[in-house]
Amino acid sequence: MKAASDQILHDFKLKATPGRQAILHIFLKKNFALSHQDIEKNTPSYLDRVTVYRTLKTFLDKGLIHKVLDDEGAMKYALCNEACTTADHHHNHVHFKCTKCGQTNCLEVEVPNVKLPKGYRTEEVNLLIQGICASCG
Amino acid sequence: MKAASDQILHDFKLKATPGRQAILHIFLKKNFALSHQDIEKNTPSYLDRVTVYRTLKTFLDKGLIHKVLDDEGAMKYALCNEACTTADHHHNHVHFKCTKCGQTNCLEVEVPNVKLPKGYRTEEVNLLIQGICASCG
DNA sequence: CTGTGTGCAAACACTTTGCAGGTGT
DNA sequence: ACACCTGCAAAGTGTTTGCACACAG
Repeated sequence: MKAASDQILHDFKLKATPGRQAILHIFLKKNFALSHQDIEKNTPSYLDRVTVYRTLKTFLDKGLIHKVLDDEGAMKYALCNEACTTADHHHNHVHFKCTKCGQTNCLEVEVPNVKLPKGYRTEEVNLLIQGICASCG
Repeated sequence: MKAASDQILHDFKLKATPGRQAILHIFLKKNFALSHQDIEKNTPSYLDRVTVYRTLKTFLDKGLIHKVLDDEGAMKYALCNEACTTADHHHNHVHFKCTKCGQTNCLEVEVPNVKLPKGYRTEEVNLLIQGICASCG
C-alpha cells in the first residue's frame, strides 16, 4: 500500500511526505467520501489540522480528489477514479448518501440526461441521492 | 406583497414580525436560491445577523424554505413551492447554478429516474447542474 | 398577559495566513 | 542545495448561545 500511494503521489507530481501518505492511505482504505473531520479523526495525531487543510487543497488542485456535495453543507472529498488526470476531469458522478450510516459513496451509474430549458448549457452535473444503502437496508 | 407574506407566515403558524417579513420579502422578490450572505446584504440594516440565522432555521423547521446544495459548500436556501406544507415535503428538485452570474435557481424539470444497485432505497434526490444560464449564454 | 422573537455580547468552531525551521528529491 | 512541506501561532470569518427586553397574538 505504501508503494501504491507513493506511486500515486509521484504520478501527480507531488512529493511523498508522511502527511500526504497518511491522508492518501485513509482515502484508499475507506472507499467513500470523507469530510475534513473524518480525515482528521483517522489521521495520526502528529498531523497538524492545518496540514490537512493544505493537503486537501493541494490534492484538489492536482485533481487527485474531488468535492462531493453533502446535504449538510459539509464539504466532503473522494478520490477521483483512475481515469481522472490533472488535465482531464469528468466529474459527472452520482453520489449516494445513506441517511442511516451517514456514508457517502460514488455509484458507478450513468448520470441521466436532463432536458434543460432553451439557452442553458451544461458544464457539470452533480447528483446526490439520499436514502438507505444496501448494508443498512 | 405585505399581505401575501403575512398570509404565508400565518399559514405556517409563525408570528408576523418585521424581521420575518423582511426576509420573506427577499425570497419572494428574488426567485432564486439565496445564501445567508445574500440575505444579509438585502436586509434592512436594523436586522441583526443573529436574527437572520434564527429566522432561517425557523423557516427550515417549518418547511417554508428548503436547502439548496451548492458546489462551494455554501448552503443556500429557497422558498418551497406551494405544494409543500410542514408535513408533506417533496424535494426532488433540479437546481441550476450559473457559473457566470452565480445564480442558482430551481428548474421545473422532472427529476430523471436513476437506477440504483440492488438494496438501495431512495428517499430524496438532489440534482445540481452547473453551466451557463439563458441570460448569460 | 404570556410566550415567543429580537438585539447585544460573548463564546465557540472553522478556515486561512505568515513565518521559521525541517524534509524530500 | 533548493524548493517545498510542515508546525505553530495568530488573525479572520462564520455560527451558536445566554440573557434581558420588546412585541405580536
